[in-house]
Amino acid sequence: MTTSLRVSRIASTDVAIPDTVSTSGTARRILEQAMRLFASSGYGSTSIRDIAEASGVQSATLYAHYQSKADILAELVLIGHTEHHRRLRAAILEAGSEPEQQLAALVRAHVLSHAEMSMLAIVANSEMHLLPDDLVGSAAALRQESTNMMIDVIQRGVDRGVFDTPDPLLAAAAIGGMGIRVASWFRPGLGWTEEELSDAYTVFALRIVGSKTVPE
Amino acid sequence: MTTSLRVSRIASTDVAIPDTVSTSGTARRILEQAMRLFASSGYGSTSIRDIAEASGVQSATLYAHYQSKADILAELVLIGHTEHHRRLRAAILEAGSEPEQQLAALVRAHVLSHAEMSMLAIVANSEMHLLPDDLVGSAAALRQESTNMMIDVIQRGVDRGVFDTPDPLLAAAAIGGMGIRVASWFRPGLGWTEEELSDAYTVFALRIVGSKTVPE
DNA sequence: GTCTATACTATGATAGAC
DNA sequence: GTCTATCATAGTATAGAC
Repeated sequence: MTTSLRVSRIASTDVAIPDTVSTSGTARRILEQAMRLFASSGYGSTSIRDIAEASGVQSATLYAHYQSKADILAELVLIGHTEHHRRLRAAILEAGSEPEQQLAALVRAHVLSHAEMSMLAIVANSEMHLLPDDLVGSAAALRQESTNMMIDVIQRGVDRGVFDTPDPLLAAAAIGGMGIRVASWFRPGLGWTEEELSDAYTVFALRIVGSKTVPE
Repeated sequence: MTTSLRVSRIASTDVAIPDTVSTSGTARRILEQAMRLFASSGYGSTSIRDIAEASGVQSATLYAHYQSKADILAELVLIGHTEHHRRLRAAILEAGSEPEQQLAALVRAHVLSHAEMSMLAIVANSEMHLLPDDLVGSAAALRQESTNMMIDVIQRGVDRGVFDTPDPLLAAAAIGGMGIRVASWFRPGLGWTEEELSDAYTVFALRIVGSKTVPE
């Protein structure tokens, strides 16, 4: 058996952008193609002309829709963080009051977000640091809020005695990290559906925090 | 209280390169500064002139030491993967024959590797995909071997009945992922030593695989 | 090995016609 | 909104003196 050793930073080829994004026409195509190119080649190695060619327009046309290359990245990073945060927030609102339910809902939303919109997640996570300070603000705030949601739920479970872990911050870092990484390797057809994946990771998370009641 | 929202992709500022790398003098300085710049700004956004200036030489001098910008990245990626693989291999050799001991040793080495050499890990993991095919080969093979080590140990624990998890591949992905992510956020002075960090992650890993004997 | 100088190409962005 | 044409700069890499 031969295994390909070609290294990509993302397994998925799906250029999914959330339905909540109303951008359409050329601007939409630019966004999608920039996302695809940023994910595969990186922001710094992707030129305005690359994006234009992939979008089927001349490079000058890009500037009728976005002020600069950095602005395109900024919009993608904001879309990614907004959608991720929206999903976590919705999940916790529907989860009931038990810490186990809340953590399960958060992890499910976190993992599904990274599995269903891998490309957007890769760009939002891996290229965000290249944005100039003035373009990064809102996304960074959303990111911090999402992290806090996870920490708070774990802390509450520990306080109530239903979780058993000495350091909620470390548990949150581990759970967050394993979910973020999903965007790099997951794609449909590997043998798991998105549901099976998120169910498995939910069990992992509940085990990490030492939950007394872990589903199987 | 005010929290800075500035986003960096790496918390550590330590330009550590493994002792096993014998490169010295100007070539060493080039390697270190390229690593620092690739980690903070990305390969595509770092120019030959940036690396030269940071290394205290003219840009033409770089070519007396490396054939191209891609060759500098290739060397860093190979160093990173070689050191990581070396540590995992050493860990498992010293671990005894029990799956719990072996998994603990692997996770400890994996996490310490990403905590002690964060910058190298970020470059090796995040920029590897930018290498042309002919420069990526050995590193990709080492990566696959490291992954297999983790999977094999978990599978063996399941087969022996000391681990309880339905899918060793998913468990390995989760454990590997949470460790890789450490390189992004960990730095000395946050409140955990590298030892405390790796101990905590070892417990997480043993919990993830459903080990019957988890240390506390 | 390191420098100065430079070739050649690619880059982000703008001007102005349609 | 989209095009052609273009500017100004920055990019990788090389030549040749010391």
